[in-house]
Amino acid sequence: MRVTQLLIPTTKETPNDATLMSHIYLIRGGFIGGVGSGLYNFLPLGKRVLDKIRNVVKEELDRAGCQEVSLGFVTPASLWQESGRYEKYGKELLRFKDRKNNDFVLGPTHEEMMVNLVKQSVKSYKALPLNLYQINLKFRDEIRPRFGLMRGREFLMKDGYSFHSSEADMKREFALMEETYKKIFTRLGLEFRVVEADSGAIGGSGSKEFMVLAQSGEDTIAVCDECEYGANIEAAVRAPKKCGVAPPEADFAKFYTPETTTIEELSRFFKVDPFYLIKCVAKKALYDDGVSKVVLFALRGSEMLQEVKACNAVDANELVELSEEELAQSGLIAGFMGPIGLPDSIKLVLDEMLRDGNHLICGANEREYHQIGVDLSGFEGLYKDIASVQEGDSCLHCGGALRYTKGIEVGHIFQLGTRYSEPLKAEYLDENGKAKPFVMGTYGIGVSRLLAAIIEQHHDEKGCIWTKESAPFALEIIVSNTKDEQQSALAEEIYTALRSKGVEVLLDDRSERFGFKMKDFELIGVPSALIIGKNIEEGKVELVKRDGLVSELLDLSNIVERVMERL
RNA sequence: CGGAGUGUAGCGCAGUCUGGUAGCGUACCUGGUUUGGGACCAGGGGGUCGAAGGUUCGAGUCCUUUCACUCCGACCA
Repeated sequence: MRVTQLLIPTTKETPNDATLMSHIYLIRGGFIGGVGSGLYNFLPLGKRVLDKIRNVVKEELDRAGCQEVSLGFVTPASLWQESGRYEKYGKELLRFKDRKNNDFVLGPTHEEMMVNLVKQSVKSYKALPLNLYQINLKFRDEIRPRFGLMRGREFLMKDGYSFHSSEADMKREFALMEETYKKIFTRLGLEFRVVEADSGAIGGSGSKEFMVLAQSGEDTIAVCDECEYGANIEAAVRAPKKCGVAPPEADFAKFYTPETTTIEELSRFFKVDPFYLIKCVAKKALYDDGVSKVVLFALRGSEMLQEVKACNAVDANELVELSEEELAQSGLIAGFMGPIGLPDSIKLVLDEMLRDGNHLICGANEREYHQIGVDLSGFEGLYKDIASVQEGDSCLHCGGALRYTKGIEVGHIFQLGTRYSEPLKAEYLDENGKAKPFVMGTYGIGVSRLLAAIIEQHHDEKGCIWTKESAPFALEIIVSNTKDEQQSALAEEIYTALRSKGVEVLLDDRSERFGFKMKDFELIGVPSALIIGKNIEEGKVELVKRDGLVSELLDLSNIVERVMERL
């Protein structure tokens, strides 16, 4: 393609709202253009990259025996009501009505649609297993869209669904998908890590995320340096924790503690390690049909509440902050809350670390008072892991130290089981003619997010550096001075020859100055540039690698072969 | 959802306090010079000033309403 014929609106100016490098370069390089909050147009260059990524995804999936389909974008709400997710999914689900006043949703993911499709066409165990996928637009009405393609509202996603007649076969496919995903991300030139994850609104168990390692990542992951363990902070576990400091021995008693409302103040007041304090966090748990419940989460003062774990512990759709009034109404006193003597209306969840804990101090549920010498041995209650893994905690598997790192979630695979097939009554007949629900798995890849992820990992201060399999073109030919007929003619000749060999070449034939064209090349990030300019006098042209900007002079004899060897 | 802010040419902004001809940079078009690191000269096109209503002889500017977008927070008890 010729630059003079392509729409590549590059700019020097950085968009005002862009903070991430991927966002800045994708817009400045003319790959994408913003249309609204979290909405982007893909321009020719962006579309080419998207297609490249899409092809890698498709090739590897097809090789693994998956089949591509394309499902309707607009989904009847009835399917979502049947699965129970119409309520559960929350505000991110865009709901609307058609002219006949029927309810619809814009699919944020397509479990319901795919189950419905398979339910209609698969009746026998003989047709199983089956792995169907699509690469299509999704819409999620994000709370706060930002970071360009990283967290848009409309995005391109590959979503796959597998159907099996047994748990074991589903697990086999799950492992196959893990391997397939690794191949995909490796081909795209990404440095990534597979981590254990929370299943969130999709449901199911045993899910894994594929994290592209980048400082700008929105997810925090805990990784072990000694072994392979890695997990999203929302799902990370650790070895049991002990405290090196001796516990404060005291008899059970109420103690006057004026103006000590924080763990820090309390620790100072009693000169006690926060490990022996009970931190209480009150939240409002939201359920279907507008039902809500006040929940008190209790954990050791040294720990932090992990909200996703907490949300799962009470099986809620969402946890929200309590307002001052709600807190007062529920009978709780900020700063002096404790698990003992709670009003009946409040649900209590205790962290596993508190089980049979002794020599503890907690709020007395009375202003200015704390309980000391609290002994929870045999204390009945709901114990769950609701604490966040912290840096320096020990790995459950090998005892090594865990540390945090940041990642961009580009893939997520789930073992669903019968989470959708049962409520949607998607069944097949087994060998004995008995109806059974499909055992399912589901697998996603954020295709448009991958564009951003690649740039986050591969850029410099001048622009994008696309990896081999994601680059919009393999080579850019830059004519230094288009008015120079010798240069232009040679460029045309090499351009045509390379194209006939199937090389994807971009020819910058604009009558701009040399510097201008170089800046655009550096911004756009095509892996190599062939510069046809002054060196032509000595029978040479210059090949520049975008990564590192190292250049090499090439002799004009057999130039096509020489260039192809170096791509 | 809470807090803060911004809407004026494709993009980035000034003008608003103190009402009186719609501006600047960049990008774009035409002509010319220039051609190995975002060049220069001359000329030119482009605006429902986010929207609606109000005050006024007169509103980008003042008042009311509304919409959109952006930033920060949502780990404290």
